Amino acid sequence: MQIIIDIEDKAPLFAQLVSQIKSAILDEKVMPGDPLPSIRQLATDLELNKKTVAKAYQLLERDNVIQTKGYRGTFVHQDAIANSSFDLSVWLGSKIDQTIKTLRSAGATDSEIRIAFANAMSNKIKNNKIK
Amino acid sequence: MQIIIDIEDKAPLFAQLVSQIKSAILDEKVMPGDPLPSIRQLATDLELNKKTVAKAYQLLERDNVIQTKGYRGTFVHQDAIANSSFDLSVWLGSKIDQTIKTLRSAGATDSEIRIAFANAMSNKIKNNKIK
DNA sequence: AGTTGTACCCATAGTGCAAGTGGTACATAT
DNA sequence: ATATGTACCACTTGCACTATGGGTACAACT
Repeated sequence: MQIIIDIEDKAPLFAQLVSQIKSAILDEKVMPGDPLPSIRQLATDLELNKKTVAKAYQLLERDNVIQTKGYRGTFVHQDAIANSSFDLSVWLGSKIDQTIKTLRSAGATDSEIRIAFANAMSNKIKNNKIK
Repeated sequence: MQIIIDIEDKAPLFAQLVSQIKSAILDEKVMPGDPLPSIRQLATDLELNKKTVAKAYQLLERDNVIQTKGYRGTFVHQDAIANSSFDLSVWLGSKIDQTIKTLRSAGATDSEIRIAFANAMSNKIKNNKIK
């Protein structure tokens, strides 16, 4: 698996990592069950901070593209191929687009929408407290 | 109509103006059809920038609380009393809260939601272009 | 001439957040 | 000992947005 990171790229480093690993899986350059380099290893090889690599790995694991097994290392998930073609951000985008469109046609200013959004996001403390 | 602006207040100046004018209407200190001071006049009296006052007036007009008639001045809207008690931002808040909650339970990170939101907001150019 | 709302220009201060870097530390295993 | 993923802490850089200000200008009307 060949991974190339472009620091000049406008895309965040962790995002480049995510998409390249997904690509490698879709191109069958790595197969489900295959081991992936450790976070520290990859960070050293690509000259990245290990937290940047860890962030990419966490996103990939959340999407069931990879599977971390603690001290035993990280492996390509069994359903990696299917899950690599699904992009949560696309779904997110359309969902949000739809909501924004509704609010705007209700007469809301972009500025107002932004403020209401910021409020909603910081209210997570209140919502989580219910648990 | 007595308007007092508190620069020390954490609330934005234009927001203070909006709520105070609404209050004056709800308290029937000004009646529908009554003229309001001009933007420049009010800005001078309250020692505010005329753009700040204009912003407040624009919001009030959008909500049908006041009515601007160009060179003829600004007046209290006929339905001002009813419209003064409706706050769009509350409606906005619940609408957005609902959407955020959905996205979060779909597994989206707050960070991802923010980015998707920022994208959706800046895509307005594309959407308006369709017109 | 003077006034109305409005629409531009540019500028400032403050806030909030993303992204990345650095270091240290931990439990769990080989 | 050495390696794994993970979890903290603090920090810098850069960007985007809000709120506010100062100025100039316009068409339409009195």
